[in-house]
Amino acid sequence: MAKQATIYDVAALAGVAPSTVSRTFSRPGRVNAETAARVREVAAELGYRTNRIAQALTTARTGVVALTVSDIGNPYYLEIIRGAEAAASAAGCTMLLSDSRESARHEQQVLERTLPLVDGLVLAGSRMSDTAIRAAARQRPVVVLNRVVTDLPSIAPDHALGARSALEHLAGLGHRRVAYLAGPEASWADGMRWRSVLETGQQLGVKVTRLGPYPPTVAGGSRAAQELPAATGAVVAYNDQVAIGLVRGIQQRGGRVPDDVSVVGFDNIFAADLVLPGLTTVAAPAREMGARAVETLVSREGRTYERAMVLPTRLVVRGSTAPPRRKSTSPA
Amino acid sequence: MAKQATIYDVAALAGVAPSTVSRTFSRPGRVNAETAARVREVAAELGYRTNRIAQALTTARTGVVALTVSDIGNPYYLEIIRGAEAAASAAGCTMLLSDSRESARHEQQVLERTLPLVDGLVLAGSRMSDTAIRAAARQRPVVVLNRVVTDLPSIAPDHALGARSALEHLAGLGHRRVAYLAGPEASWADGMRWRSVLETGQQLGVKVTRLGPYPPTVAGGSRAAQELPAATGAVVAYNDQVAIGLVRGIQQRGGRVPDDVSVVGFDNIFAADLVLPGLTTVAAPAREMGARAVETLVSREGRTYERAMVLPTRLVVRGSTAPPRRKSTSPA
DNA sequence: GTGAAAGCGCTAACAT
DNA sequence: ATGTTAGCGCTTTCAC
Repeated sequence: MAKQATIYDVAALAGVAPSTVSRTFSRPGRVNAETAARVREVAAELGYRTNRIAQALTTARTGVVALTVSDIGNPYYLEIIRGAEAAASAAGCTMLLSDSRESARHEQQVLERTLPLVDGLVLAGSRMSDTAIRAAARQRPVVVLNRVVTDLPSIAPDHALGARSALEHLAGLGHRRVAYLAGPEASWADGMRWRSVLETGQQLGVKVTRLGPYPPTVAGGSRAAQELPAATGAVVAYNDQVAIGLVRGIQQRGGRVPDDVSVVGFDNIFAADLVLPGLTTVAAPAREMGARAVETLVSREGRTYERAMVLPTRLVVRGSTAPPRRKSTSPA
Repeated sequence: MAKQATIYDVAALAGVAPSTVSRTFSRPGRVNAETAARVREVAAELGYRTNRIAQALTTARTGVVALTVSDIGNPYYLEIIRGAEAAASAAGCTMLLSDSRESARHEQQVLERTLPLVDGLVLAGSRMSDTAIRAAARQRPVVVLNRVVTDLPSIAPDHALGARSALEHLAGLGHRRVAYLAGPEASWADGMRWRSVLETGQQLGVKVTRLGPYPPTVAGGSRAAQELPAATGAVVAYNDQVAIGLVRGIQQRGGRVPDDVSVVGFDNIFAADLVLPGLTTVAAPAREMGARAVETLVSREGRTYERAMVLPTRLVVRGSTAPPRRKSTSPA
């Protein structure tokens, strides 16, 4: 790591003042074309690269934005990450991605480490309390993803509508009893989904029960399969991983999906279209959400902001849902 | 965001010199216990937090290490990321994760953005040339993962041995012709695997052919299924995603795995145990590799380093491999 | 053990 | 358009 050239080195060799070198790079246009050309030439010769740290110290901007996800192993975040990355890159920022491992405590730690280094923060699927989130927002601009926090820029799919569409779909198929497999208690999305399932159930005359909570993973879904009451004919799972685990669990003990039980998940992860049967699921515009979040972040120079941005969801119907089997009839 | 307190504020209120405040935090022990206590108290009162940027400017250390992966959607990296994160966290560092999207060009761009901000770099599955990697290593300490670059600290599974074990397994089952489904041309691992498959094939009297390259994804594997010669009875795929896509493709056009064709993958991703049949695959100690990489990075204060660290792989046999079907015999 | 003072490399008034 | 001059907040000799 050879000693890096500084603006002073370039200035000396180019016969100009350091500030001119600085302007050449940080404020082109504010400097004569010829001078700039010479400076750039000398800079190239010396291999000069502006020291981002020093720059950050004076401008109080690092050009880094952080994205925190609740579990980097959750494929749902994949498209969010990609969208966010693209937006960050387009804005000339570097994205710092971190994993809060489904733990408020760990999330807090991560924030403590990253906050001082970044210009802003996107919290996707935060497991912290609103209070803790607001505290973070007092230190750096924060955009909340997948959740709505009053008075903070929030972007979320319409969890309630999504859950409603899932239940309507099942009711439309003729199901009159539906189980909801709950996800992490700290998940805001889980709360929204469950409440909406419950309400919609009442409206449609569908009896709804809540099981869990289960870890938001395939393993969690498998466990749910063990505990599923025998009579259950339809299930709405917290997310696709749980749904996939459930289907597997049911199949392993000899049950059939959708013949014996219909299953719908949330998120429309890639694997939902890979499993057999394909998983009926509530899709959200993840990539767009990721992009919008960082756009909101970088464009937001400390101003007030519009109300929460709630994005539409879409029910993707695949093979995991079907009309209930008539109780008294044996299979074909 | 409210103006942060500085060491000067703390110093003034505590009645000591700024340098003492600095020492209290960066060099405890070099300051009297009582003084330190008072300083800490005042600091807490003022909500003082050391400015990492300013600190970085003087010490030339940011406390951030970068991990670049070739595709963040590749589950293989999941455990690498987790291992690396744990190690970074243990070393008191923040990890900056970035995705090079299977493109040398994009990887280069990412490096340009991140290099100036980090103390070191782990390149996992780099798609750049050795030359480009060495150039990066001249700017910051670099550890190469999943690949061996001469004269650079490298950590990689024994790709060659892994490929050999896969082929031996198939040969042991009685296969005499094996197809290798190639991955990205820029993948060092792909080169190692193919060469080893080829060599082992010659030694064992197994006829080996190479197909592809295919994108290292499930979709890539599906495509491979279309193009697979009818006679193929055994396949070694570049990685598990390709293998899974292949199996699906075969199944969709009515073929059976392992009855008609045996398939083995690489990496032992989570899904390998989820698909039906379970995927036989070559597993590597991914998490450990991730951890070792950042440990090597942070412990390496500019010193020379030992030779490439090559880690053992392990063949995990599941349901996707079986003896070849006797040509003339019809299925049971 | 503690203080004074000189930078780290850059940006940003202000002056010319 | 360019040069001069202060800092940004911290660490680090060097004295005391």
